Amino acid sequence: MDGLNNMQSTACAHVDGPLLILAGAGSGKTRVITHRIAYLMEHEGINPYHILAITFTNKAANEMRERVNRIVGKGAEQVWVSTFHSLCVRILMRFADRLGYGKNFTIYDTADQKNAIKNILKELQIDPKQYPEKMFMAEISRAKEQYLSPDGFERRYAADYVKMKAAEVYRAYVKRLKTCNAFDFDDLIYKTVELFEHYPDILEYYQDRFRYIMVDEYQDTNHIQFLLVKMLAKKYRNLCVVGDDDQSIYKFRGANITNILNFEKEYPDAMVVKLEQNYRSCGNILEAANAVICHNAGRKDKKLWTEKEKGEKVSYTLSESEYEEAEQIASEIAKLVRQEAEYREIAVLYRTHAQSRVLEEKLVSWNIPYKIYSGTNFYDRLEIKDVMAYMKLLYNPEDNAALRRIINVPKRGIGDASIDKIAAFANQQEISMLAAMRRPENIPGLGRTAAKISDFIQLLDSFRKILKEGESISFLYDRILEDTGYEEELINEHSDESMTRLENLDEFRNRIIQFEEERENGNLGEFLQEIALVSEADAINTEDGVVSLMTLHSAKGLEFPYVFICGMEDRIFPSAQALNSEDEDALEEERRLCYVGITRAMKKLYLSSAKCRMMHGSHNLNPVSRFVTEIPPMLLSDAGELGRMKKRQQESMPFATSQSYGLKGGGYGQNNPYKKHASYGITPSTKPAFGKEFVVNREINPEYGEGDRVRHIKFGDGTVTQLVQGGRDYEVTVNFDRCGVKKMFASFAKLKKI
DNA sequence: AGTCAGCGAGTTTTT
DNA sequence: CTCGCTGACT
Repeated sequence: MDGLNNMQSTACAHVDGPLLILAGAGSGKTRVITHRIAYLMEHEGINPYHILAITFTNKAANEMRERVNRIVGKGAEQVWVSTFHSLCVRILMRFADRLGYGKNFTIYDTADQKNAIKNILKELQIDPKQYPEKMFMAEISRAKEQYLSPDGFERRYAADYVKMKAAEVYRAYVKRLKTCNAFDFDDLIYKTVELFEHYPDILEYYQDRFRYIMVDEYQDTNHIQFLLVKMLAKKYRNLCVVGDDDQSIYKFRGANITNILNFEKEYPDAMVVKLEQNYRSCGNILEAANAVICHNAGRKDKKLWTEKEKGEKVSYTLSESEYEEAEQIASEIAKLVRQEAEYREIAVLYRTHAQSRVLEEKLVSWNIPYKIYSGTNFYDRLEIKDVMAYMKLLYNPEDNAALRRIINVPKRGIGDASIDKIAAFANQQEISMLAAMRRPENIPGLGRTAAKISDFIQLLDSFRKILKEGESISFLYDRILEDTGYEEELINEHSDESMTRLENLDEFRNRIIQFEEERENGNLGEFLQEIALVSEADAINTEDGVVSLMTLHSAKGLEFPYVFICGMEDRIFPSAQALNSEDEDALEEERRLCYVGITRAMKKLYLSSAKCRMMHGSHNLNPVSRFVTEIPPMLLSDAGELGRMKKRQQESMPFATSQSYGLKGGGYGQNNPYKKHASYGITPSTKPAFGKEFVVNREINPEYGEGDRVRHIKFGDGTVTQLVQGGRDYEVTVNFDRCGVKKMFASFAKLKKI
C-alpha cells in the first residue's frame, strides 16, 4: 500500500474480525484509519454505507471526514464519520419516541443540568451547602456512565447514606428531564444503549448498517461507550479500535483505560498491531518522551522510535518566579521568530488555565501575537445562551430550563416568586410550564403577573408563527433580538461589556448564516443539536499566525514544531492533588499527560520551571517536576542546571529559600526553613519575605561590562561584545571562543567575570 | 429589581 | 489573588 509502512499496511489490510491498533503518538493513526477505509472500499468492495468511524471530538471527526474525502474519492460521503454523541443524536432523533420522548428533544448542557439539580434540591429540601450540586452531578454522571438506572444505582449502593440521597436526586432528575423532553450529554449514549436493549430490531438494523466499525481514541472511552460499541459490533464483529494507553488522560471524566488494556480479553481472536514508528518528533524529543512514560507501570509494551535525526536537545530552564519564566519564554519566542520560526508554529502548554495569565502579560509586553484557548465555549456566553433559549423553547415547548432562562429576560415583571408558582402548578398538573402559562388564570396566586404572562405567551406565539411560515433561522433570530427588546437593552447600556455582548450576538448571527449556507434545508432542530455538540476546541487552528496557548489536555491530537511546557514543578505538574492522591494511577495519569505534551513537539521542546510561584494568593516553593528529572540529563540542553537540580532532589528539599534566594549565583538550598516538610502535602503557606529580594536582586547590574572576559557554564570563555538593558533584564551578547556569538539574558546566562 | 459587600473556593474537559 | 455566588439592603 502506497505511503504506508509495514505495520500500517498490516492494520489497513485486516478486514474481518476484531482489530486493536496500538498507535503511539505521531505514528500516523488517522492516516491508518482513513487508508483502511479506502482499503475496505477499494480492495474489498465494501459498500461505504456499511462503514462507521467514531471519534471523540468534532474536530477529529471533521478532520477524518476531510481526509476520507480526499483519499477515498467516490462514495466517501457515504461513510459515516461521527462523534459518539452525534451518532447517538441521529439515532435518537429517529427513535426517541420508542423511549417515550419526543423527537424534538433538547440537549441539556452542564449549566442546564446544574439548574435542574438546583431546583430539585430545593424541592427535596436538601441543603446544597451540605450536599453540593456538583456532587450530585458527578454521581449521576458516573451512574449513567456505568449504565446504572436510579434503581440499579440504589441497589448497588444500598448501604451508603449519601449515595441514597444521590439516588433520590438522580430519580427526580431523570423524571425532570423526561418531562422537559431533554437528554443530557450522558443520556445521549445511555438512552441509545437502552433503546438497543429494549428494541433488538432497531439494534439489528444498525448492526446491519454498520458492519465495519472503527473507534478512534479508544483509550478515552468510558463504560457506556464500550457497551454501545460492543452492541453495535456484536453481529459482524468487524470492530477496529485505535488508541494509545499512554495517552489516556481523561480518567477524571470517566474514561476507562481498561477498555483498551482488556480489548484482547473481550475479543480473544483480536489481531493486535502496534504502530511504533513516530513521524512527528526529532530523536531527542522522542527519547525524552519514552524516558518519562516508561516510569509508568502496567502499560502495553511499546516504544516509539524514529528515523528522524536527533535534533536539538530538550531545553530546560529554571527561573526564579513565574514572571521570569514567562519572560524567558517570551524572549525565546521572539528569538525563534527572528531566526527561523513563525508564530503559528509555536505553542505554550500548561497544566491549568490559571497559568496563562502571566504568559499573556509577558507576550503582550513582547508584542507577540497569541491566542489562548480557554475552556469557555462561545456558546456558553450569557447572551448567546439567552437567545438560544428562545430558540430552544420554540423548538421544544416542554423545555422548562429554556423557559426559566428567558421568562424574565429582558425584564418583563415575572419574578422568581411567580416562576415558582408556575413551576409548582405545572408539576402538580404534570404539564410543562409553558402549557401552564397558557392559562395563567388557573395558576393560584399570580395576581397582576397573569397579564404579563399572557403578553409573554403572545410574544412567543408570534415567533412560532414565523417558524411555521417557514422563515429562515436567521430571520427568526433577528425577530427575537428585536421583538424581545434584548438587543435594544444592550445598545442602551453603552458599556464595554454590552458592546462585547453585541459583538458576540453578531458573531452568532454569522454562524447561523453559515449553517444555513452549508445545510440548505437545515431546520431549527438540526441547528440546535449541532450547536449543542460543538465546542471551541474544535476551532483550534494553527493557520492564524499566532502563538497558541492552551492546557496540556487541549493540546492532545495537535502538533507544533516548537513547544514550550511551563510550570514543570511538583504540585503544579504533576498536580498537588495527584501527588496527594491515594490512587497510584493519579500520578501515572499526570505522567501520561506529560508524555502527551512532550510528543506534541516536532522540532524543539522547551521545558521550564519556576522556583517560586504565586498560588491562591501566596508564594509557593515547589520542587522541580519529577518528570523533568525522569529525562536523562544527556537529553537536556542545560546540563549545569540539571546537575544542581539532581543534587538538590537527592537532598529532598525544595529549591529556593527566602534567605539564600538569588543573592549569589549558586547558593540555593542552605538554611532551608521548609526542609522539615519537604515531603508532600505541606505547602508552605506563610510566605517568605522574598518578593522584595526578588526585586532588589533583579536591579543589580551584572558584574561585567562590554569588553569584559566572562565564563559561561556551557559555552566556556568569551568576550562581552554588547550589554543592553531591556525591560527587567540585560541582554548580553558574548563572543565565545569555542562557539561563536551568542545572545542571552544576563539573569539566565549566569556569566562569571574572569 | 438591582447593587454591593462578604464569603468561599480554587485541576484537567468533551459532548 | 480573583472570580463567582449569596444574601442583605436599598
